[in-house]
Amino acid sequence: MITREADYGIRVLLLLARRERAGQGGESSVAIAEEMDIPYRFLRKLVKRMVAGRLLTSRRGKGGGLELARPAGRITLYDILEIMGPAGTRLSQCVATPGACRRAGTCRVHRVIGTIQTSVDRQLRAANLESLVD
Amino acid sequence: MITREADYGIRVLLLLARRERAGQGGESSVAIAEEMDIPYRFLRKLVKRMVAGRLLTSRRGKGGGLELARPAGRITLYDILEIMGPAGTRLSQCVATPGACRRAGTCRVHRVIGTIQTSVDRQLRAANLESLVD
DNA sequence: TCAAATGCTACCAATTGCGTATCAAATAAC
DNA sequence: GTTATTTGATACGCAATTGGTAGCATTTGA
Repeated sequence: MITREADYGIRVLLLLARRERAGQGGESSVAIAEEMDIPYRFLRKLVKRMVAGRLLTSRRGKGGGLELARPAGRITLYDILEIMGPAGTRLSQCVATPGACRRAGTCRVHRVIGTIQTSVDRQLRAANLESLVD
Repeated sequence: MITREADYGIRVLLLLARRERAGQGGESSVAIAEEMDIPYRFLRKLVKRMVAGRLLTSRRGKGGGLELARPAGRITLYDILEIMGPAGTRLSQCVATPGACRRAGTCRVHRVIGTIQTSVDRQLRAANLESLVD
């Protein structure tokens, strides 16, 4: 399951992508929280994560705020989910952590799940913010 | 994430499918726990769930035990996961629970995730126990 | 110097995951 | 009909995760 934190994250990035496309530049956490109806403190926490994960850049002090760290076309759902909670789109521990399972080589279930996981990842990588902006 | 409980569940069903194919009939929880190295009490709990979910039938008393409720070819990974923890393969609340999200109609993220979820489900439905037995 | 903004750490309640424990009921074999 | 074997039901416990909240430090533009 994609967590609420990850979901908020995606939407915050989308908002910034939209603003960027409109030539409006960055925005502050307070403003974003207000605009998107996300609890300010919670937003601050997840923004920190996205800054650390190099999805966003931040500028402190008056007039500061947040911006996309790179063009919207180069940020995919995969990137975002990988940083905001990779477990959300991992189907199985067995496949996620190589070596977690001794039967990995022979088990057919493992093979099937692995194939599905690969297809999920591929589709998430194909979805970038630019294509998701209205 | 597929939970350990669901994973055990799949493997227990696979064991029974293998025995059935070999014409060996059902087996008791004690024997299965021993054979598969699953904590007995924990196995009992998940077996109960699979009986309630009509994946297994049980017979109490001496000589009793467990059997597949229907032919292995008609039990899919989707069926099993649906009963043993549907959250494990659900990508998003937003898509899993219709009406959980007001933007469901217009949101592009929702659309992308929905498409991926559909493809996951299709692949899980295509994998039945018979095809997974060695 | 002051206000506006992020950085950092820590806390809290509810839920979930992974088991464990206890007793009741059914049933086959003797 | 007693006994051993087997499932049924309920409930408890501990650790990790999720979704927030709170407080203080630091940076920076005006």
